[in-house]
Amino acid sequence: MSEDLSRLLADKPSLLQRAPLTLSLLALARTLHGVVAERLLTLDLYPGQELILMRLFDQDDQIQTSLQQSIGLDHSTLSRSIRRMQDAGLVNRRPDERDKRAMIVSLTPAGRALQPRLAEIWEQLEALTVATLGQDDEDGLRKALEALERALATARRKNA
Amino acid sequence: MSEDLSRLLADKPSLLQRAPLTLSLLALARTLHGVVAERLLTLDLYPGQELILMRLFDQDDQIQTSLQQSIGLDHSTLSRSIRRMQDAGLVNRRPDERDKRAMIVSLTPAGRALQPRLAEIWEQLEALTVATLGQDDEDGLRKALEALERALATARRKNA
DNA sequence: CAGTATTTGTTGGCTAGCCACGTAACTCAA
DNA sequence: TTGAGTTACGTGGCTAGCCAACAAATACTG
Repeated sequence: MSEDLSRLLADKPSLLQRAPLTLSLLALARTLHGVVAERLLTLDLYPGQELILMRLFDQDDQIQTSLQQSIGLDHSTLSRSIRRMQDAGLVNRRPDERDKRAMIVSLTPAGRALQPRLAEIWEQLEALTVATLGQDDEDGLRKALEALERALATARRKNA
Repeated sequence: MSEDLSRLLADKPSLLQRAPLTLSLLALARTLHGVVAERLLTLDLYPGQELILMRLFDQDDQIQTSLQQSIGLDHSTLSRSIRRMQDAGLVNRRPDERDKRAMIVSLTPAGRALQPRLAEIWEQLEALTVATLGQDDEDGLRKALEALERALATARRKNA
């Protein structure tokens, strides 16, 4: 083994060398998260809040549980995030008349005003992705990612 | 009122559908993070700590800044994580004799004992990924992910 | 050699996200 | 109707991760 090669390999932990795809995915996930966070910060948003907003853009006046099920985060996470968004003036909350346990979340004008700016960020990210991969690979990659996501989701709570 | 909302929705279709690749990536990242976290918890580890351990498996007695640069997280994040791992008995810290600012991090026997179990988890994840995608797509997907990661990393701190 | 700049690390404060626990309200069956 | 079970939501407590501010030690420069 040449000097250069051993130095290159020494740059990566051996365990990570055995899982190149997992490594790439984790690195990509972290970088993507960073880029998204950076862009959202220009709107005074934090990662995760954009998902709530986009669900409300599609359908306003939703109950927290409805948002929780469509987004998939823990209900306690949503509870706190929505409260912070309320403090920031992006959404309102009012108790449901018919089901007094539930809280109906609705957009304020300030919250709705973020829609075009969020759309712009979202489209920039997608355009960057497509430009990087080329239009041919785009659909295939999306399907591969979705298949992998399903497989991983199935693997949760199984196998110790 | 509902008239305005209807028109808005008609003019601007769901943001969720305008960035399918970005959404797929975010969903995959979240699910993968969940699976990794679940597996690591069986070793009483939290996500991120496994990266520190794997770097130390390859080269013990590293300074925190060295770990920080190879992993890429914020130095304050590393400082706290390493302290928790020290509390858990996985690593030791001692001041560097030559540079009294620096702290040398080293594995304890308990920390080193996690190596085979971490390797098993890592290989299971990679095997699941490969099995899902089929061996044909594996290399192509890895290259696509790496290209995308580089493009996103380049895009950071650019474009407002 | 003295003063400045850089590096190393810690802590405070904010966010997300999870689990566990608790409470109020709703549902349904006996 | 009554009581058990379920559902919706909130809070406490823990983690990761970031930025900002700080202290201490080292490095550099005039």
